[in-house]
Amino acid sequence: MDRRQKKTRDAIFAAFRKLLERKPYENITVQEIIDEADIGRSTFYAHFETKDELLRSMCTDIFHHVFNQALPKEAEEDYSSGIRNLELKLGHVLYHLDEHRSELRGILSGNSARLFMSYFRNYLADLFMRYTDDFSADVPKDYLLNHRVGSFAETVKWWIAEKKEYSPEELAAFYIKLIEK
Amino acid sequence: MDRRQKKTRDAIFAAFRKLLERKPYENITVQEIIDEADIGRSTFYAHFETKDELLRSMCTDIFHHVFNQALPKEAEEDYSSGIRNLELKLGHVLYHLDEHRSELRGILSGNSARLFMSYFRNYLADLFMRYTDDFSADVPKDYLLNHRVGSFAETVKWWIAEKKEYSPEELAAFYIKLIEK
DNA sequence: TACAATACAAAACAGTTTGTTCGGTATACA
DNA sequence: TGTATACCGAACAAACTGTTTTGTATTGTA
Repeated sequence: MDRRQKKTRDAIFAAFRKLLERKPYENITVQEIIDEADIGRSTFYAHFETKDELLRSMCTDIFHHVFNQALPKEAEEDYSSGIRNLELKLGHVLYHLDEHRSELRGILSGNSARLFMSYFRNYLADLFMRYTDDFSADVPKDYLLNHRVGSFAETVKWWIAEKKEYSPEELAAFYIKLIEK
Repeated sequence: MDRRQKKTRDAIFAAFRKLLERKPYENITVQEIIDEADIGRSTFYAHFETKDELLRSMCTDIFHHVFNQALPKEAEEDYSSGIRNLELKLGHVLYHLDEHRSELRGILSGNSARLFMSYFRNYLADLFMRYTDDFSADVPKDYLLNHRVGSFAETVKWWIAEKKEYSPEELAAFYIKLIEK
């Protein structure tokens, strides 16, 4: 990749992150990003078609980071003790999400949370599918999955917005306590 | 209220509802509402300062309807059997929400769900506070509340978006099953 | 019935923001 | 060194918002 490209791309991301610390996504204009990154207008649009695509890219980066670090390879997987294992994995995910706290505040406040959440829930759905072994017949499978994924995603949102700080392990434990019967 | 005012107000709401059946809130422009309602531009802005305020009004209407019909007066309240009573109330809420299905689809799809959800969760928080009697010390109270309210709100979103239709009672039962230990 | 208040229509307006285009300049890479 | 290409900056059209103004129609009331 051309050195110049990488430089401006980084500048855009940095500017975006900086702005996200101050205000929610939807209140940020492309022009502000351009000014903050100190690049030409046409340059921005050469890299990203829209502001949403920039957000998408940032989300992809974050998830790639979070879920690659947090989850073991398929091969070395241990499915044995379902829920206990799930708690562990969720802890890891939370641990890595915590590193993006400042950006996530801006992404998750305001109306724009949806894009992030929708990505996030896809990853989570995978995770929960693998570690859920108590599909009971009492409740439709897809509802159960939706409930767990949704409430965990909400848990994260609450955690990020919260001033009082719980550790990733604590939060995972809280969540599991409300899930297991 | 002036007969003319009521007429245009109704026209605006009707147009808004009609558009919401076809597309998500954020893709609807003020101009479209104006055209659909067949009123003058200035007339719209005489009634509502912004599109968001129109949405707010509609939400208020819906909630007033839903929670007034669905919930008994304070006086005749029966707090006795916590969770069983909660299930009943949630069933009622769902029953009345169902009557607004077509609008809710447009309100809950897309990025704009936040405004509705934030209102909704306020009402729900009240409800859950009253009927929750199993605050355990294992988990922070505000987290427990957030988890229950959040996951029920998500349940509703799922239910509204779903093609397969469950009855209000069924859905309430599903939800309670996942909540109670 | 006549009058005063006010709700409405229509059109023009300024202000934002977006996304595109284009000619010229600077930088990277081979 | 040279060629490709990434960048700059300015100008542009387009969409949408919210305001203002002027004139008309309708309402509730004296």
